Amino acid sequence: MTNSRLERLPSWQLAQASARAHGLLGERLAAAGARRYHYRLLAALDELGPASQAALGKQAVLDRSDVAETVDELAAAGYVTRSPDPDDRRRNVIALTASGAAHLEHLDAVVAAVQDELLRDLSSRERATFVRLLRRIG
Amino acid sequence: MTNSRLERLPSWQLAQASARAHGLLGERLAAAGARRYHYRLLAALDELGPASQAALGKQAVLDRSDVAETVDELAAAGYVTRSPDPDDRRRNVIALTASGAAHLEHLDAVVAAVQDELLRDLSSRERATFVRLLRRIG
DNA sequence: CTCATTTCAGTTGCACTGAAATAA
DNA sequence: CTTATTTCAGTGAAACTGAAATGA
Repeated sequence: MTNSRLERLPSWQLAQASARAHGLLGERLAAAGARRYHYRLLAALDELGPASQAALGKQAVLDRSDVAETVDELAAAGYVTRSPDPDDRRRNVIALTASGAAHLEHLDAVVAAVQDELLRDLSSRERATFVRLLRRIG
Repeated sequence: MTNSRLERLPSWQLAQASARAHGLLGERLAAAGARRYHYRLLAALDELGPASQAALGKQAVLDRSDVAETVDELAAAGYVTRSPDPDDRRRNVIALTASGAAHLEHLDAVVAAVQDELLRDLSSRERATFVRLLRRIG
């Protein structure tokens, strides 16, 4: 039965499409040695430059706790450095390393490929329409 | 900065819209005394008639473990009955009670209202386009 | 023997909360 | 004093896994 109540609900279709995107992205990032939070934090760092964890959390839409843990992981991998901020000793300054910048460049390509795969059945016109409608819903 | 990498990704937009739908639906169902799984299982039951937990899980897209737990809850509330299947003693037969059918009718209205609220900014033409594109992605 | 069904305990990734420590 | 930042431990819902018990 492909015509259940569930499958006719826009909210269900939305959840299905989102789950597919989520799964695909997680898979491809994992194959590149990263988790979703890693990409979001590295991208935020690239956009802001060296920044406090609080600022990064805002930019990457990550909770303070998750920022702390993700920075731990990225620092252990040598992709970022964490040092005390001399101007405000409550803060850490997180900075991208050269290796982190290279890693991010790779992840950007992976993420772009996932978008293409996700939208592969839509024309570029349809893609634009879809994203426009999505924005008006979200 | 509203133009972060993240916010330009279709997969991110999709996740945001889906999260909004998810939150809205959960909220409204909770206000009606139900959880998402309750609605999905009751709707499946209405579509199949009395059925085994395995069949319900397939229809409602619920894991066997979650079906077992959800049936526990719905049976405790008097919305469904669980009885051994005389034709196959491995199975339980789950059936909707009158009270369960009334509850489902209410939840159907709640869920429909959520769809309307979710799509409130789109014309009916746009809604059709959106759902069609979603199907081609999911 | 195998396969299907149900139950139970446990796991995983994600998002978040509360409280403490530190310092502006 | 209050507020901001970071850290840590823990919570909660969602989705799933493995193993055992039962029986087709």
